Amino acid sequence: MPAKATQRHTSSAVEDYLERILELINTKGYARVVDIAQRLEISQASVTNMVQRLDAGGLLKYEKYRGLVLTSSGEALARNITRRHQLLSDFLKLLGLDDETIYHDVEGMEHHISPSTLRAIEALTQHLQRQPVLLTKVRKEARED
Amino acid sequence: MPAKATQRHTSSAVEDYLERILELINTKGYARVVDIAQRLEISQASVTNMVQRLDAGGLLKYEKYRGLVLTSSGEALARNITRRHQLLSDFLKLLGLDDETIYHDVEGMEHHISPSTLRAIEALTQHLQRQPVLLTKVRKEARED
DNA sequence: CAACAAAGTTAGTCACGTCTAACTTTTTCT
DNA sequence: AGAAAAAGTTAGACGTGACTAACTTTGTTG
Repeated sequence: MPAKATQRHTSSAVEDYLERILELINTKGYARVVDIAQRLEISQASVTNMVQRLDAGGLLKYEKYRGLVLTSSGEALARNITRRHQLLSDFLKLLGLDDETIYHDVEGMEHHISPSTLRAIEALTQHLQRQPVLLTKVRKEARED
Repeated sequence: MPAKATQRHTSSAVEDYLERILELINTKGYARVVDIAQRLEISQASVTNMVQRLDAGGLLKYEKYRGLVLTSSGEALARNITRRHQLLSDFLKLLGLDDETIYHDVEGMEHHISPSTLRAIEALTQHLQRQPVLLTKVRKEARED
């Protein structure tokens, strides 16, 4: 029996956790509570708490004191979230915004972008990259306004 | 003494309330608790509760059983929020997204867009309106992907 | 003008996601 | 191996913003 394609209603907080966990796994090979807490700038206690809820929700497997692993559905979700984050960052970067603003705005809005909007922004980004003149104007105007 | 330019840390919920309140005032001339509740799809009790907090925060003047009025800072804030909402909607509309998606996404992300990002999107929207060929391609690709 | 309806309010509860303080388990270091 | 440090957990609390149920005030209408 293949993994069921569970339609989830994940909160922004849950998405943030998954995003960081996947990032840690990709860079360090594993995700410890301390590290997750440090990246999200919240307490370890809060992380333990959420990790237990993510386990209950089937997004990861958690063993007390021993660590955690994403389930296949958790990982799939985390990858989508990460991709969405990347596409949005690329788009804002193209518009000439500074890294801090990009990080802040993407962090806030990424949880609210539907697949079709994301597709449109992706396509737009592609085309804009071939429009250096237009981009120059946009960046200039955005700076001056 | 002129009104102080108070730098606020308004939550998404507060922004949603202000947006609806201004909309009601603009269309009906006043904002009643029932109407706010109906537009936001929440209970009247919740609205009463929030209205009292907005009063305490100086964003509106509220008199029990009698109604409410935005203060000048509340109105200024509400106008900014409304403008931001409008600009984001226009941008997504330009990309060919359907009204329901636009409403949903803007409702979610509007609270997280910084002024500089908004300026960039505004400038971009202006220029894209002169690029029908590019827009046609983007819309098509977003549909197909 | 009395009664009924509509609008508004209060009180109490809840879920979410955070926190600190205290405690337990695991790891590291000598 | 034993002590100290680091990591992890639990318990209890809090703010935000929603809810329902019960109540009060205001408005309407015969």
